[in-house]
Amino acid sequence: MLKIYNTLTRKKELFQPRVAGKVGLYVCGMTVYDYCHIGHARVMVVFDTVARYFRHQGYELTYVRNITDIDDKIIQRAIENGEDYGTLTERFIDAMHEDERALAVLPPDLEPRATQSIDAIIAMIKTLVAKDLAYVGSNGDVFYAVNQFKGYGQLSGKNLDDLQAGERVGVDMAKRNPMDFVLWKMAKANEPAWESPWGLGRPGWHIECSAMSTCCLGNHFDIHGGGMDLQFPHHENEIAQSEGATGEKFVNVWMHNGFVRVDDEKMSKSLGNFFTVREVLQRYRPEAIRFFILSSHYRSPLNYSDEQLNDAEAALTRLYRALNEVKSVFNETVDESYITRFKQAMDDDFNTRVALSVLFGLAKELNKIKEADPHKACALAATLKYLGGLLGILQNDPESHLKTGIVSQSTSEFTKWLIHDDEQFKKDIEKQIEERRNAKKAKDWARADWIRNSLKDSGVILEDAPDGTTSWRIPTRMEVDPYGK
RNA sequence: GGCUGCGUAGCAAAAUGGUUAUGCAGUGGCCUGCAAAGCCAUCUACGGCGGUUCGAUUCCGCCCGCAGCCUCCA
Repeated sequence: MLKIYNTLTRKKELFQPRVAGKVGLYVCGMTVYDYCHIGHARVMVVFDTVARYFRHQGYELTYVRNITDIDDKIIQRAIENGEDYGTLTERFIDAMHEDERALAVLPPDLEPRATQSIDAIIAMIKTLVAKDLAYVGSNGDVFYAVNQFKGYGQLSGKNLDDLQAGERVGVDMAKRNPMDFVLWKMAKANEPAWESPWGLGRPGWHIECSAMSTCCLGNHFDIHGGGMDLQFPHHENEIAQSEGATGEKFVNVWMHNGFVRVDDEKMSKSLGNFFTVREVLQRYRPEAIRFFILSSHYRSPLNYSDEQLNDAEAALTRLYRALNEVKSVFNETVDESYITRFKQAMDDDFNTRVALSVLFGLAKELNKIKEADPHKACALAATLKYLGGLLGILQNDPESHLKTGIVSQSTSEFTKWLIHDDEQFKKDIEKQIEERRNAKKAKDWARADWIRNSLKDSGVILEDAPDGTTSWRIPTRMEVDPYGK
């Protein structure tokens, strides 16, 4: 029985799809004028995990995540760069898809773009004007008349009197009420513009999502998600627009993920304290980023730091180590109790942290019986990999996970990936292992230890198995550089 | 000022009205030529003050501290 925390009611509720077996999910995506940062990555990973779980539970899911490809910041950035705004957005859409693939985020079913939804947007604004919920301001822009919509503030728990509009930002004299927001914006010279009944212009941000979501999922759908900061005014405005225009209930469940923080402050473009996904990927494997995001509850704040990423990598490596050298065969009988506990965790508002702890329980049992009971080990490994897959992790080859890593040369800033496929590198290590084996045979411990230490200095750790064989691995960052430089 | 939410051991992070979270780090042991990994054991907790209760980290109130929203933001 899946329970989801609904921002609208501020309670965990039993999830009941509108239509049995089907789920419509809409998530506010990126405004594409720059690279995705870790905060964006969190939205992608969180809702990807939600989507994977719905599918796994047998729901027929339609997952929609929009792209805002026209807005003030895009126009401004394009001007700064001296390029066409479309070229700019295409570039960052491609980059976003790249980041997404790196983080094992499966593409949404539909990815509508604002610029391709202009007709639907105009149609909705027309309806709102006809219903007197919108008006043309003195500057020609079309505004939503917030006073005309009864439940305004229901999602954010705000009321119009308390909002004290204009306190922080100069009131636009073209509006009737300071809280009114723009639906259609008149174009200035040389700005991208579309024909409309109100003249050449472009859509406001809020109306895009109302139009795109109802277009893709219908007037009334199951779940709408996005970052916490979109609760107000963005999602509040969406409710006003959609319910105002259609007269129907818009969304049953509102899901909001918490922020990524840096030094206890929200990571954001405006504060400039952001790390882009591609920046972090220079230093950490993508799976560590995904693990890091999943290691806290999606509604909690998540503090970004090297230490946290190091931790995530170490934890992930523990799981891969358990998996290593066990053939996981899927048709083995699996221990249902782990699967049950995993599902209980996920059913409780997608508690990925608890779900992960189930994986560690599995890993521990697996480590214990690896030698003694290979058959059961296979079953446990299969279970571990299967549950990891539901979270979008543990799908790599364990050996290549262990033999790949980032080695920091402490004397300089130099860091590099040591790729397991580097044949010369591998050969060299094997040669030294062979040499050490001979030294061990001759009980020349000094020589054997010297080889092991010298390899360690160059970032390779040797492990002797009980049967006399020696394997090697790249240490995690935690082992090399515990304080994260 | 208004409205949300949070405060758990060295770090991170869950659950829970009475019973082991979990990962990393620490300590002791097993294993090992010695290590590493693994296993076993173990030390560090529930911001403060009251209240409800047989019993509260968990419920309620107040206080303190922190974050977010009230402007664009995932």
